[in-house]
Amino acid sequence: MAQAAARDSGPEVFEVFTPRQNAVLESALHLLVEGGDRALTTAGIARAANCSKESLYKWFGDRDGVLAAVVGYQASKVRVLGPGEMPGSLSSFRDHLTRFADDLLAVLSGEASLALNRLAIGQASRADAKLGHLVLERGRRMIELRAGALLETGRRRGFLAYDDANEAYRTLYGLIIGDFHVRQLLGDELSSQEKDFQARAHVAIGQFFKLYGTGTTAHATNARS
Amino acid sequence: MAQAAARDSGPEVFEVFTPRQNAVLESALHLLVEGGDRALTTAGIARAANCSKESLYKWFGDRDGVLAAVVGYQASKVRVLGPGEMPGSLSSFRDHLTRFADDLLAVLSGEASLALNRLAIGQASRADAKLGHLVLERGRRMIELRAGALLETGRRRGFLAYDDANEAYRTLYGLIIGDFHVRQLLGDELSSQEKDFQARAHVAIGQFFKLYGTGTTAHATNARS
DNA sequence: GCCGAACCGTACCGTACGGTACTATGTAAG
DNA sequence: CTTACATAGTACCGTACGGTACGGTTCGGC
Repeated sequence: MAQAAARDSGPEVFEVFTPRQNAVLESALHLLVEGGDRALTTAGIARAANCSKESLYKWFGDRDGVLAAVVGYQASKVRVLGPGEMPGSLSSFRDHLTRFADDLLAVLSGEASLALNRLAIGQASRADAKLGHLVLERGRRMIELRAGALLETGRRRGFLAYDDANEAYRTLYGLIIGDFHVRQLLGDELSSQEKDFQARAHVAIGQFFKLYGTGTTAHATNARS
Repeated sequence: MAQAAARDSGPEVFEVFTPRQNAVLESALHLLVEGGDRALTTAGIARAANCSKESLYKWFGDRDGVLAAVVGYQASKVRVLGPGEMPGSLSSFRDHLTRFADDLLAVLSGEASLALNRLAIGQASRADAKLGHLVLERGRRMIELRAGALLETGRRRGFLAYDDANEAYRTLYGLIIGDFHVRQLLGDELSSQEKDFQARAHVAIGQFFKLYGTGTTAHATNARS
């Protein structure tokens, strides 16, 4: 997102909000999570946050500005978890990937994530999907970055083999998520078995290695449950 | 999945509408596709369809009834493409699977499908997601049925090996769709390369066979364009 | 102590939309 | 011709919401 400035006309400086404004956004997010977009009225936000509507309009411009700010606020809470210690051994690399898968499942299944995605998708039909692109930039892009760095490390270490990084990422994502995301967005409840993200992450990474792993020191088990 | 009838309590009769009502629903769908849920007002539908609001309420109960009817109407347009001739050879089976993948990509990328999914997802936060469950039942379930039948055929013929049919389906879906669906729901535009559904279907099915195929008569390359 | 800025709470306005009522028109049965 | 019914078109109502205006209060600077 740092390079958004290159594409957008304006300077696209990331506005950072005052603590008070963050508190307001937090309660707005709460409202959204438990009430859906219908609950996210300007009066409702003001009431829930003990602030005046006038302040809302002063800070965020209009209702859409508030929605965009909520998206930005939630995204800012998710630390992107920098490169950190890059794994050196194959099993360590596998663990990293599995942990990534587990994290991804947990994040996308979170109430806040679901609520914001529902909001953005619901508005994506009109108004050129400003919120949708914001979510894509602030959410998906971050995931893609982390996954991309992981995959590239794996390839340089000789654990993975692929030509098209995008395709490899796409495959990884598909194996991990499947139709979970859309089903949850549509309101489907996951079965208790499906809620075992670790098991699912393990299976998905096993499949991914079967597709893109170099055979080196096969790390035997696959723990197919 | 074939036992849906056994699980539902009610008779679950699919209401079929009169031609006039279908015409109204068609124009409502048009309205939705090009204007989003905001354009789908009762007055708007009545105007677009040259009918009275009173008739709308008489036929569909209330606005939510109209929305549900639109979902049902669109679903009724998609023929589920019965078992047909089940493939006997491996290459024919592969073709069937690839065609399924291609169809799935095309259907989910369709304007009507996207608009309805956006509508259902946008409402999924409140009201117990009635529309969302409707979409899942009428849309996803149909896909699952077709895929399940295909997979089972493949397993009986000895082309595939899997224990958990659900997991196999999930994997197949994930390999085909990846994050395409959510991205499009959020308003992202596909690159021209990404719009080559046949190529994508081909890759996905190749990957699927690498994971679940029995090695039999490896069918080496797959030069079917 | 005084001033101005920020802000809360509330009242207010215009509009848009869901839902209902009423009239007019066409149509098929008797 | 008359009656009953279905439906188009329009007018109407209540409400909810986005957005604005204003009075009252707190607080930091001087």
